[in-house]
Parts: sequence; C-alpha cells; structure tokens
Amino acid sequence: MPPPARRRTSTPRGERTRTAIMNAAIPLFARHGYRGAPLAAVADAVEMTQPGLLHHFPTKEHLLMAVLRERDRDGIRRLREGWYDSGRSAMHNLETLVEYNSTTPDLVQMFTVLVAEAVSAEHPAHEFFVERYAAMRQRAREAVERAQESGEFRADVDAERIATLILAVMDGLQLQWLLDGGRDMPPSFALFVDMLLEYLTPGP
Amino acid sequence: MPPPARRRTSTPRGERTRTAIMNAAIPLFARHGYRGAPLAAVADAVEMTQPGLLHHFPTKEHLLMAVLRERDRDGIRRLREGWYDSGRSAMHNLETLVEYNSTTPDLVQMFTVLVAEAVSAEHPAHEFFVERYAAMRQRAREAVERAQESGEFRADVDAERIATLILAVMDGLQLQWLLDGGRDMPPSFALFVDMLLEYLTPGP
DNA sequence: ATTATCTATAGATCTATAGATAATGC
DNA sequence: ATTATCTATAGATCTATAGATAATGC
Repeated sequence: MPPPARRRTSTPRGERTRTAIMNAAIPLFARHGYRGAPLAAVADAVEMTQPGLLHHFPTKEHLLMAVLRERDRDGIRRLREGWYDSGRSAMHNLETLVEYNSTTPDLVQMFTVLVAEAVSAEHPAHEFFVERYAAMRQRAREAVERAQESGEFRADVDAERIATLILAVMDGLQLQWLLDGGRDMPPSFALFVDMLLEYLTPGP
Repeated sequence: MPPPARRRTSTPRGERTRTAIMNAAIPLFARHGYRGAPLAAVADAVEMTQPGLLHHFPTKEHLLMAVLRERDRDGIRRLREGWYDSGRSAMHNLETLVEYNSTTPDLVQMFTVLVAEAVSAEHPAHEFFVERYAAMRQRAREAVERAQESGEFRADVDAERIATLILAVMDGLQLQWLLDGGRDMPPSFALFVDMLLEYLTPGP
C-alpha cells in the first residue's frame, strides 16, 4: 500500500487562498523579517484567523519557504532571454533586471531582509539562500566565461570574481536604496556596468 | 533645583560589567538579529541574570544603541589617517579596512544583519543607519572630489555615484562572505579598486 | 464527504518591574 | 550609603493543536 499523500488535495478556492496568503506575507516579511512578522498579521491581511491560515501552510516555516520558492522562480524566469547572446547583452539584461527591481520595493526588501537574517546557519532559509547565491554566481560566471572565450572580454580576469562583484553591487545598491528612499538604483548600476565593460574590453 | 541626573553614576566594577555585556551582545545580535536575540542570552553569556543586566542598560533598545555607537566609533577611527592624501591612497585605505573586517566576522555580521533589519522605519536603529550611511557616503564622496580637483581622477563622473558604488561593493561582498564561509573578500575588493582606478584615471 | 475556517487554549517565550539581598566605596 | 545583583512575577506575545461548525464539490 502506498504511503498516504503528504499534501492534502486542494480545491480552486484553496489555491486562491494560498496565493492570497503568500502575497500578503511578502510586505510583512519585508518589514519585520521572518522572526518579527507574526502569523496572525498575515492572517489579518487576508481577513482570516491565524489557525485558519495554518490549514494551508502547516507551519510558519512552510509559509516562508513557499513564498521564497515561488518568488525566486519568478525572478529566474526574468533572466532567461538574451542572457548568453554576448557579454554586453548579458550586462544589459542585468540593467533591465535592476530597473524592474526598482519597481517592486516590497519584494526587494523581503529578499534583502531575509538573506541577512538567513546568514545564520540556524535560520530556516539558510540553505535556500546559500544555494540561490551559488546558482546566481554560476550563471553570471558562465556569461562572463563565454564572452572571454569568444574574445569579447579579456581572458586574464577571474570570471568568478567578476560574478561575485556583480552580485555584490546589486545587493549593496538595493540596501542603500531601501535605507534611503530617494537614492536611485539604475543609474548607479549603469555606471558600474560601464566601468566593468571598459575594464573587460581587450586593449587595442 | 537641577533635574535629577539621568544616568546613575557608575563604579569601575560597573564599567567593566557594561563593557562585558556589550561585547557579549555582539555575537548574539549577529546570529539572531536584534529581535531574535533574547536579553537573557546576553545575560547568560556574562553569567548574570536578565534583570541584573537591565540594571546597566535600562531597556534592550538602550543596549542595542550603546553597542552600535561604541563599535561605530571604533570603525571611524580606523579610517582617519591617509584618507585625504590622494585618491589612490584613499582607495588603498579602503582595501586595508576590508582586510581588517575579514578578521572580525562577528562585527561584520552584526552590522550586516542589523542594517537589513533596520531598513524598516520602525526599527529602533533605523535613524542610526540612515545617518551612518549618509556620513560614510559623504566621506567617500569628498575623497573622490578632491582627487578630481587635483586632476588625479577624471572630473566628468559623479563623485556621489562612485561613493555609492564603493559602499555597495563593500556591503555586497560582506554578505556573500558571511553566507558562504569560504569566499574571500579582500581579493574581490582589490579587483574592484583596480577597475575603479583604471576607470577614473584620466586618459593620456 | 471533504475542504475551509472558526473558537478556545495550552505551552513557550520575552521584556520589564518590584522589592529584597549582597557587595563596594567614600 | 550607594551600587550591583538576585528572586519572583505580571503582562504581553506567539506558534501550534484540538475540536467544532460552515462552505464546497463530486
């Protein structure tokens, strides 16, 4: 006999509620972090009781991971096209991503706050973020390496370090942007890309 | 009649205890954030009871702010010399700072975790970090501007944006370093400084 | 019949206060 | 005398469970 199904089947209504709960959780995790956001606040935001919410996500940790995985999938989709055409187009893609990010402050804040919280190995999302960063770095590294192989970028620079720098600039700009509403991200990132392309372009 | 003194006078013994408490708080705020670190854990670490601790810092918030201000003063002291000699020496100073930071992971982690928590305007350290970043950015901007005025750096780049980038790279590298123990910060930062100096050096 | 939601609540934390005792310093 | 520390505890949260009721779908 097969083991009992782990997840209860769910109706269309249930699916809608799950989605609403995840969307409501984003600004709350963003503002208060995982530890600081009470489940009851998420439940309130979708006008239901806290035990009602737990019918859809058996624990707070399940809710957290569901939100992270769902939103991460979205972000990855956004990087698909044009990523490998050339080094320049990959960098251009990143600029587009940064512009998009600057239109979704809640999402950016949630990821910024949660990754910092998750630096600690005990945090439920620690593994998730370790893997997420490794994957993003590898993706960026591959783009740089291809451009190096084609001769578009100079080959005497460590592609992994460039990848690390690119992620660092994106994260660091997000932090300053969140901390001080006025600060604009895209032009600062564009300046970095400018620097990077000049640096990586082979001398004449 | 003068109003009663706000802070109780304190003996040498009291001062020692205060210092011990602040030092014990650093790794705990680093690992669990402000909200996640119970006062009782800090008290345990210095082998005293939680109400005993509150004799020295009237509230948890007072402890947080005392630790932040104390450690910030330290960091600023470390940037004084050579900062203004030239653009290159300022950048070299930053490399030294990054190298120093890589020897104090607890401090780096505390600042990284707390600034993210403090992005939210309700956080008790929000104002502190907003001001801290504004001050650091201004300091970096001034160094770039002086190098531009002396002709060492090209003058057609916005010094404020360069300053923003420098802070972003430092923060972003710290995050990846904390998340993935192995990642080395100083060489990545050195690569960035290399790029930056090449970019800012006036053409021949 | 099954899923969705609610009320009630146990059990675990956590900050801060009240009030007593122990240690220290003029 | 004053500061430092302790015991005891009130009061506020917060997660998760038990068990009942309401709504939905074959």
